[in-house]
Amino acid sequence: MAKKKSEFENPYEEKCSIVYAMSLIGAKWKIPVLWHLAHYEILHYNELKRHLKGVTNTVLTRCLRELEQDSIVLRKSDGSVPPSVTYELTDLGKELIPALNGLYKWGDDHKTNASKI
Amino acid sequence: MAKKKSEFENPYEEKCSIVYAMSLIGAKWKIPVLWHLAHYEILHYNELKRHLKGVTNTVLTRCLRELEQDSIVLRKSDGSVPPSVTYELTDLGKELIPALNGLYKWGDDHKTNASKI
DNA sequence: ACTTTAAGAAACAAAAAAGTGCGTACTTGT
DNA sequence: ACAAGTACGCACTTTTTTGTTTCTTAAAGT
Repeated sequence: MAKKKSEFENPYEEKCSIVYAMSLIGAKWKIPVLWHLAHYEILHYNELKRHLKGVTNTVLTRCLRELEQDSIVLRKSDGSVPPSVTYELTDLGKELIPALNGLYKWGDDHKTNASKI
Repeated sequence: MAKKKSEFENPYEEKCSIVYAMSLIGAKWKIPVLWHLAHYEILHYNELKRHLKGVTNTVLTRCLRELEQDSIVLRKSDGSVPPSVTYELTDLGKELIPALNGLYKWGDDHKTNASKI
C-alpha cells in the first residue's frame, strides 16, 4: 500500500527531456499515428484505423485521447449523429516531424545494413 | 501454437523505420544510457549505473547487452580479475545523437509550456 | 578478518501496456 | 426491414516490460 518508489528517487524527474518526450509519444501505436497524420494531414477515425491495420478501437482511441490531451493531435467533431470526427496534428505535433525524420533516417540506414526484423 | 498474427499483417514489417528504430532504443532505460554515453563518451559499468540512479544491475545489464548486440554501444573489457569494463557509443550509436537531440529539444520546449510530469 | 567494489547472471514477481469482445445510437444503402 | 458504417466506451484478459533478490570471483581497503 505504501508507495516505496517515491521515497527513493524518480530517475526521470526533470532530468532528460527525451525521456519526457518518449513518455508522450513512445507508446506502440503513437508514432505510427503521428506518422500517418503527418503524411495525410487530416484523417477520419476509421480512415486512420484502416491505415494502421491491426490496431483495435480501444487501443487507437486511447492513443488519440492521450495525444489530444498532450496537444499533439487535434480532434474535430461536428456533433452530427452518424459521427464525423477528424484528426490532424497540432502545431506542436508538427514540430515533432523533424525529430521523427531523424529517427526514421537512422532506422532506415540501420535496416539496410542489418536484416530488417 | 498456431500464430494468428502473421496471417493477418504485421503493421510494422518494413513499413516504418522509426518504429524499427524505437524497437532498438525505445526501452525505458536505453535512451538515458545513450544520453549519458553521448555526454561522457566512455564510462565504466558502475559509473554509468551511478549516473542513472535507480536502475538495477539486471535491467542495466540487459539494456547494455541489447545495445551491444545492435552495435549501438561498444563494450570493452580487459579480462582482469576485479573486472574492468567500459562502455561507449559506436559510430552507429553516435549517429543517433542528432535524432536524440531533436527529441530532446521538442521535449524541452513542451516541458516549458506545460508542467513537467 | 570482514566489508566493499568490480561487473554482472539467473530466477522470479510486479507493473504497465496492449489487445479482445461486445455494446451503443443513429443514418444511409439495398 | 435489415445490414453496415460512424466513432467510440467498458470490463476484462493476455502479453510484454520492468524490477527484486540473491549469488558469483577475486582483490583492495579498514
